[in-house]
Amino acid sequence: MKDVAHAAEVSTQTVSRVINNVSYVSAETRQRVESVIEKLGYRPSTLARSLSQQRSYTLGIVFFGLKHIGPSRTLNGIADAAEKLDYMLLMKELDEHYDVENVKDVIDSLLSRQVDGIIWAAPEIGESHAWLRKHIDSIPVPIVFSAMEPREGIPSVTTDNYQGAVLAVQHLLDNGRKKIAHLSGPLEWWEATERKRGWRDTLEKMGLDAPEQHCAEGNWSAKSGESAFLQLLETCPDMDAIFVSNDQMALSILREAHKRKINIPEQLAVVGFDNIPESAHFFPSLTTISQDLQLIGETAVKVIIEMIQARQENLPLITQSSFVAPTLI
Amino acid sequence: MKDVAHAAEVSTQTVSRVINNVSYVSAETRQRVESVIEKLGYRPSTLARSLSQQRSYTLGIVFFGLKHIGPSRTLNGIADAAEKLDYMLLMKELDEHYDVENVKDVIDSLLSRQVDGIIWAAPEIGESHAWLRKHIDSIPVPIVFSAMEPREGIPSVTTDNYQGAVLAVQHLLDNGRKKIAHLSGPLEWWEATERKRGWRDTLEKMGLDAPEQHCAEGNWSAKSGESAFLQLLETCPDMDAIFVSNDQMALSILREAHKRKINIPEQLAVVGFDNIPESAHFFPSLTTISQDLQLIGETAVKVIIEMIQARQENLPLITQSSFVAPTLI
DNA sequence: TGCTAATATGTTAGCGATAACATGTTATCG
DNA sequence: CGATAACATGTTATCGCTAACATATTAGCA
Repeated sequence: MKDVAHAAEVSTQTVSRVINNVSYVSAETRQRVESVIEKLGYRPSTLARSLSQQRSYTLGIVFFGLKHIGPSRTLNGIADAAEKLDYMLLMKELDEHYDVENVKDVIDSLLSRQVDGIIWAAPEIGESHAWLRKHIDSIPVPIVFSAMEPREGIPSVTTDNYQGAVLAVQHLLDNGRKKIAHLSGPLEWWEATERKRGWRDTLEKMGLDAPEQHCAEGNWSAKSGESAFLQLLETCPDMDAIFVSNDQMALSILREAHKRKINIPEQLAVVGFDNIPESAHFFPSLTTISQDLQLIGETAVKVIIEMIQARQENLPLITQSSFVAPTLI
Repeated sequence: MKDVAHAAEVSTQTVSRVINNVSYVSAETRQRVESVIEKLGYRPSTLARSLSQQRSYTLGIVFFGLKHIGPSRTLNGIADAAEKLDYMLLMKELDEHYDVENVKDVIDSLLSRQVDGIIWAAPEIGESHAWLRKHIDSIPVPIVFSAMEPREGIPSVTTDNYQGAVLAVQHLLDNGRKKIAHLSGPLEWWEATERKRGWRDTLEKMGLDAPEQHCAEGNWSAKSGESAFLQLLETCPDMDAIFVSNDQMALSILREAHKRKINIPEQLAVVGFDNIPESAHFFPSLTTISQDLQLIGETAVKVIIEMIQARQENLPLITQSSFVAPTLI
């Protein structure tokens, strides 16, 4: 910047004014400075600017399970929205065994790089979120959670998992099913319990039973879906439908059923959750609940940037929890 | 830092020495400083350190098509490796229509944040890479490409796509297939042309024909696979096998074949590419070529960090192209 | 004992920008 | 015509940290 200022025979401050397009600069000077910038190939250092302004136009993104399609869709939405709003993303991926100590480190490491806000897109496992909730006020930048149980005073963006389950089970009931089993995800996941709750409530509202024998628990993987299905065939042999907590497991049920000559959907109707691309192209196609993960990502970015701006202008922060509605496919 | 120095009655330099664990600090002083840090909840600013050291311990990652499973797997590998080596990731996602101007902006924006190196994990489309190749010497940090045609003097990490295709076609030949068609990806993609080249070479080496009528081109999507398959049924009606350039398209062929009562694999053998999770759980399971994308990501990080270190120590940079071998599943 | 090396700490000057204030010049208008 | 506002530019201090050099103390050894 000093070189540019020298060559253009102005002060660095004037160069700053030109590149930021603020305050008054005469057309002539601006022209001169710009051509020097071009000639020297000068690139302003966002880093230095961040230090001086105490603002980095960068968001910290904390992720988990990127190898799964869901999280990577959300990330895609976040990346899209951030790009449009001219923010960069600083990424951290948590590993499988993350705990409170890790959470602390991740937050510190993001803050030490002056992120303006944090999007926490890792699911709630163990104590990690309890810690976050407790310390949220001592973290000097806003945080938005996705994939987390909405709670008073904590901004979050999530699919309405409960509503999705209701849609799924209602659909099965509408089609005359009487005995609807449920294959859930790991019940430490809030999403899994929400979907299970939706399943149970909908059945009970219709005066139907929803006992534990009609449930099995998988770990989201196709493989676990297979064994959970076998288990259900034992504990709930006369079921005529299953609501499965994600598509990967649902697809493996379709496959297993095909092997065992169980007719889908005549003998057994299956509804999944997630709407992964393969669901449509499976034969027979899988009925499923679609969450708009892209939209969740975009919404999270919008929310966090609003919060950042509010804080900047010293406005009161209104924490809002956004639900994104799922649809039946 | 100044506050800490004051409270501990030392200079900021000593605080710096304590947190960086370099040079001499007496045990007593270290202890005192550390307890003050703890008490005040002091967090060193990586940002300021980056500015002062001209080094950020951050890698720039340029991506495309994160919503697809492939790129997100690579990203996962990158994130894992970066985490282990204590680097952070600054992400940019390119949009569908990116061009030379975009590429320039992306590079500038990463450099202005002082990234120590760049991993370019976006496929080669149009002129974008030509520009990069031309300007690579004027970019002050090392760059590693993945998903790109290896070229002299440009470090890259890629699956050996040609070898993968050879594996696939050889497998079909070994099983007695005589007329092997090919459904390629968009031929602007280097990967697509490599796989096609592998298909053709393997056939010709066996004295078999590989004419254009035996080929169709899709755009990687399941939908395009469907229509390309219909086209092949026209132009190459007596084929007994297809080598398909990715699994999404291959799966939609399985599905379409099932509809038309074409027996897989008796009448028509299919081999895909990518080994997406669904391939294993499809019925019948899809034979496919697996690329270890996770490993590609990890390798890319290792390579770039080696280059960064070499540059730091003023050693000569050896640009290396790494191939990651695919396997038949 | 005196000299060198090892240990321990402080001082000063940046890294590359911006904020806040100061200063000078040119319009505008009653 | 002089006062005020709008325009144009420069100066100084600061963001939080580290490199390089300076200085002081202690230890080791011929």
